[in-house]
Amino acid sequence: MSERPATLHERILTEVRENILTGTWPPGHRIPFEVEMAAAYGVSRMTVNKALTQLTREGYLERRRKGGTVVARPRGQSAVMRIADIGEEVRASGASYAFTLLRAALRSADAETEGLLRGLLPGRPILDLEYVHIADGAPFCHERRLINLDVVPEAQAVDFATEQAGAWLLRQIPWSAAEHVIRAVAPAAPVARHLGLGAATPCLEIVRRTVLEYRPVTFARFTYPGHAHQLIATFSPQSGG
Amino acid sequence: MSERPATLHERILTEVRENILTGTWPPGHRIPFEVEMAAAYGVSRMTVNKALTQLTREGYLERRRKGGTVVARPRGQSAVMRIADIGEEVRASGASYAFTLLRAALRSADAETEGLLRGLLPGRPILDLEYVHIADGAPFCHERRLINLDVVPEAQAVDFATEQAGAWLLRQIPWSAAEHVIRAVAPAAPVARHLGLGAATPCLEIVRRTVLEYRPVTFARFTYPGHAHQLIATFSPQSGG
DNA sequence: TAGTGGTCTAGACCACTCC
DNA sequence: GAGTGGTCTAGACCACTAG
Repeated sequence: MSERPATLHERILTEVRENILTGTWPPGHRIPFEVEMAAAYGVSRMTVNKALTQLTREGYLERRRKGGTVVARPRGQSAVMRIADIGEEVRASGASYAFTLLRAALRSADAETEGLLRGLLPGRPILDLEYVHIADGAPFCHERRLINLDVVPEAQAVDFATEQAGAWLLRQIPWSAAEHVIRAVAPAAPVARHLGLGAATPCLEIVRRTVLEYRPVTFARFTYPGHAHQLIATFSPQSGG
Repeated sequence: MSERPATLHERILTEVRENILTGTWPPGHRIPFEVEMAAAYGVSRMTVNKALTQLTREGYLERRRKGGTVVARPRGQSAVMRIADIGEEVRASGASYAFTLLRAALRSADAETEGLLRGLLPGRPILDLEYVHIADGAPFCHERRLINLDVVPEAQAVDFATEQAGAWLLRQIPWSAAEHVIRAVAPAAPVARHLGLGAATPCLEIVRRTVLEYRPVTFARFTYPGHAHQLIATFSPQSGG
């Protein structure tokens, strides 16, 4: 898929990361020791250490002396990322959490869903879900969710009325990359009704697209009443390539 | 200020980073060569290289063979960070850019401004500014800006009617850390008037607080008409400590 | 206590790029 | 051509921790 880099430690880094991203090495998995990998690749231990240290800094690995190196469980580090699991977010604020599945449909990709879940292949099967999230008994957030069954066929067998889609996906595809688009909108009429809002209430709309190795996994559009929610993001001087 | 780490390469890393953050080594400054630093610290070149490679990955440095290592010019890497310079953002979209200074006042910190610019010392001098940013002749964004003159006393001599505060600060304090809070709001009446909006128009409000070594530098609150603006943020599986 | 990762060295060769 | 960073090695010692 991705070409192999020229340098030894980058090649090791890439291969380990691919094993993590593809799920070959799931969270918790203990990977080979440095000396073993050094022997396997025919390099010095320093070279292996350089690759694994970098992956640790990036959050893929957790290392402990004597205990060895294990694949980390991804946590929603970035503040924006935290919306991955709304239940966790609500409970963290001290409120009770519940959700209601409004609608669930197995469909084929059409013009609308292809526009939302970009890169979808026409006619392929998708799951189309609609949720309301409830904090302390009051509507907290509306969610429209599409799931690409080509990438996650296991989703077809899940009962999303009892299992929240976001939490399930986080367990299933722990390491996918995500893009967020954040806007202020007036809610669409059905959404406003489900949230118990007037049509003029400012809402924060967060669209989250998740990609696994260039294939779209899921689309999620969250609509929050503006007065009930805010995003916080902290940045070091710079934080990315 | 911050305690010195135990390991050699972390100590080098910390000292170089401090030289950058404090402005001792401004953007473009050529720092000592690896062999020079190795001799100065009494360590091997590999140890210096480890520190400088890490700082390069974090974006603080740019390195070129034969050309040496220079302090990088911070670019608004993260999408949210990009709002640091609105003029650049507007022009990048192909529109013309202008701005109007609505108000400028030299004040002492009071209850309101201490709440906005958290960590401000009571009674200390601040600059209180208000802007409207204009894209293609139409109001694009409203900005309320506070500047802590204890940290940036030079700001007192600047004419912020011709020099936009955000751009000036970005040049002056290139490497400060920032926190963003993002909300959807109905605009306050004066803001709505300046933007030519109805009071019910959903707006995206972005509050940006900038900190330099635990001291608050500036507070900026940007209000965008929701239909005119969105934030985009991309996240690798994880992206921070 | 034994085994793992964390760190460091002294040297080496190479690739790139400025002069 | 000369000088810089990029990479790699073979070995070493240490700190931590699981058993």
